[in-house]
Amino acid sequence: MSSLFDDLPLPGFEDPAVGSRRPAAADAPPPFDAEPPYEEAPPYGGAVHHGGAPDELPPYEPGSYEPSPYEEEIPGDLFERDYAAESERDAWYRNGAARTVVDPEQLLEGMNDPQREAVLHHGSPVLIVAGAGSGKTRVLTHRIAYLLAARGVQPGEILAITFTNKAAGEMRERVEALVGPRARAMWVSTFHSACVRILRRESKLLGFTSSFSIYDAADSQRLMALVCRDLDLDPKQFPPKSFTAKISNLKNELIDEETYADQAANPMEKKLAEAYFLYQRRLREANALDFDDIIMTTVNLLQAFPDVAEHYRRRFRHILVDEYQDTNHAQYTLVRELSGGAAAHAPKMTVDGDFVNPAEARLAQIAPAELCVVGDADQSIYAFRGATIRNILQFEEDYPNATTILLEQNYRSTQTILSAANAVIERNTNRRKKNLWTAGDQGEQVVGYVADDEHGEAQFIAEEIDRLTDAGNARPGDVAIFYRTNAQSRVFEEVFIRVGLPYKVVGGVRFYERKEVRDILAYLRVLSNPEDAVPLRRILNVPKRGIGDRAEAMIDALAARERISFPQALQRVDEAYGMAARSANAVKKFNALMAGLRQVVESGAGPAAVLEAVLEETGYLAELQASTDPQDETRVENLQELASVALEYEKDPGERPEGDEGPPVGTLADFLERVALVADSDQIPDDEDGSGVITMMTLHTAKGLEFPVVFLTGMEDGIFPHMRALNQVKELEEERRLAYVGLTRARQRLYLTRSVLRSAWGQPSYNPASRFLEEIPDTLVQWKRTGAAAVPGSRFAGSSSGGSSRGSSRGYGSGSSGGYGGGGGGQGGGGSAGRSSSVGATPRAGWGKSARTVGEREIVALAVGDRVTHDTFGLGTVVATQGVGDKAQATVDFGSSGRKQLLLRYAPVEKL
DNA sequence: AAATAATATCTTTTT
DNA sequence: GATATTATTT
Repeated sequence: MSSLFDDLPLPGFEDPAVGSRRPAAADAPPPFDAEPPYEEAPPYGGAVHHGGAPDELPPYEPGSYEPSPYEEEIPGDLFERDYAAESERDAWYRNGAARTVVDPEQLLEGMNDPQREAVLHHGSPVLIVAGAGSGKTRVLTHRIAYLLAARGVQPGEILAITFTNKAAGEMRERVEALVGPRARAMWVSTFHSACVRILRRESKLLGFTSSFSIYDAADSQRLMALVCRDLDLDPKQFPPKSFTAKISNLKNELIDEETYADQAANPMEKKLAEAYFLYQRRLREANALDFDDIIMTTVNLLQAFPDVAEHYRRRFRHILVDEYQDTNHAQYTLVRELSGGAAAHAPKMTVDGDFVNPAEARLAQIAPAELCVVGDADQSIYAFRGATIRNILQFEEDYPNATTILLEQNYRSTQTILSAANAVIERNTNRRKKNLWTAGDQGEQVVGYVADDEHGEAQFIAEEIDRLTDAGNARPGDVAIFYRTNAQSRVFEEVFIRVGLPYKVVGGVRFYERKEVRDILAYLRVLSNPEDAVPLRRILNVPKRGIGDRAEAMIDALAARERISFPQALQRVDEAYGMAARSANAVKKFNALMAGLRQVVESGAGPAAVLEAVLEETGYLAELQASTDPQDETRVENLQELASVALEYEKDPGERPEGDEGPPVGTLADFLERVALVADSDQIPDDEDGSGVITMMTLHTAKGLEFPVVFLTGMEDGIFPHMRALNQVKELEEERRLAYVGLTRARQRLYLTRSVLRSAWGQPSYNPASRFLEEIPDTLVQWKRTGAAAVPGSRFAGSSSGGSSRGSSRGYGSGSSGGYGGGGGGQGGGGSAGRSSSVGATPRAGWGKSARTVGEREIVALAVGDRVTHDTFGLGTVVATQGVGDKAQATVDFGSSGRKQLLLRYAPVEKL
């Protein structure tokens, strides 16, 4: 197709004519610009309206969808749709006894005028500009409820797009509470989930022969590393990571690999184009899509196949998009394609005024869906992943008939907090002014605090929370701590564990990113999709079974020689040249193992049963259990957790929340899909029972949430705003919006803290106050401790720095020795973190290394129950001892750092 | 080939 | 200071 790549050294692609056992071109996915095969398609039975009111259209009839000709050509559908069952289910939702009668007036109770307008407004595109805390969620849910209850809209006609799965679940629940269970027939989901649903349904059009896998960022990078290796790219000159990032941007701009190949100009871009091309090819071979493909491919699908577009255009008569300011170009286009009616989107016409494509003519006759987007340009914080603020700023130009509704009354925060937030955001240029106001009272002053170091900052916050809870002013669940980067959470954890405050960190090291979890999921993914090379390579030698780098390279060579994929080459080990018999046998054993597991899957076992089989048959679990490495105990626990997730799913796979597209509920593929699409913000603790726990998260995760008490920490130039943003105006403005988001999360109390000294990646550094602090009027802030006393002169930078910080660390330490036992006991599993010595250890770190290389350390005698301190792991308790003399070992429980087996001759431990 | 030691790179933010 | 990759040893 593209001559540019014909002479690339691509394994399996150099010479399609000779000896190829690769599937013939007929099996290849049809290109998106393929001649549409549906020109002769009969006209729709129903009435077609020229720009009539949307309500005049016949309602979507489930099952009325005509499969495209492509679908019939390709046999062997794994996921045949059961249209009869679908109709039945939809009918139940429509006519079911559970239908709740709603009084429309009731929906509007207690709303101000703009809010009412936002709920009621009928017809043309609506842009709701919703300031922070203006009751946006309520307006959205009530608008949907109003559509269903008062305007005769069918739930199946509604598509509501939210930012996270969590938000989608909440919206669904709230609408259901208002209008009853028939609300469940709506699609409420994220962009990604909605697109996956569409793609699943049309997957054969795209050339997928089975269920496709979803690659997350880590998978993409792994694949790109392989691609760059195959292209012989020097990783120094062409880092795979930057390639992945650039390709992600291209996909967000809807630039596919061929388009980009045409525009690539300089050598760097040419290399990128090659990599992009091969990367996409490999994804296709693996039956996989990466995160950005999900959106881009859906857009391509809708544009290339007007009858598919027509189907969804007829189905979704009401489209609502939340957080519109964070949509990227691909998402913008998707909304445009689904809804129709954008100004820039007239179909191609001939000079005579005819439609170039008859299918598009039909499409053009369908009245645009009623589109309602909600957002706040001041809260746009995802430019780094392609979001363009342009989308919301220029909505009125994109959709000429648009009505804009401003929600400016704030129901969340005190006037003081609002004033502070307004003062900060006003520094941004190019923004449409909003007048956010509240009828509430002034509230307390914002509290400022300057700590000596990050431990002091955490200590202050811990004490302050204690004070608030003791005084009955707040419960732990009312409190949130925000920071700019995930790494900043560590100090808070340490201090809170010691003090015994209950907390939960949202985000950070995620469950599904742990090694062992990914390993096992890789097995499941390969079982679900045998052609998926990335997870296959991951597990090939995990647990170790004697298939090393050499063996893998030979399989690679075989794949290149025979022009087959890596998974296929693996099946044909015998043909690999120069493979040692031992390695070949190991591979065969692996193949047999996977074949056996595949039988388990084919016998109809659910995800939990398959997972159990994987854990047992592979010996993965056995290896971990037999291991002497104490970290492996935590791994086993994580796998148990994964197993229980699977079991829970198997017991109650639930119903597919957003309509019913996708692989059958309860299957391995469905399970994997859910795992792939879950987000961190889906784990924010619900504060329903008891007093809850303190929530800690990054500012980004905080979007859309609110808390009575908020601590905004690390308010330092270089931390927040982040160092990389300091020099660029645009980035700085985004940081400022992030600050605005953080400030406006608070309802009653807001704390701003910073630290004079902060250890960043080992080295301590002094950061000046954040510029955002200076932007808040002095009168609004009451400083409990200022930097003046703590600001270091030049004297501070010298030797006194070590002394000073060591001193403060000792202060915490002495507090900890008392608090440790109580904290550990009271908190079941909280254990110690005891990295309290880390500040003290910072100056020591440099010494420590040389001291350790000298290495003549006296062997400490330890007994079970002894308490010890370790340079890295902190406080711990001896659980067991083994060996004597040089070989003496001890197993020590370091609480949150896990259990470690220490060789006492080398381990930097001291008995307490 | 596997276990161990040494080193590089890293840190924004995430669906 | 932690993790992933790479070099070294067994």
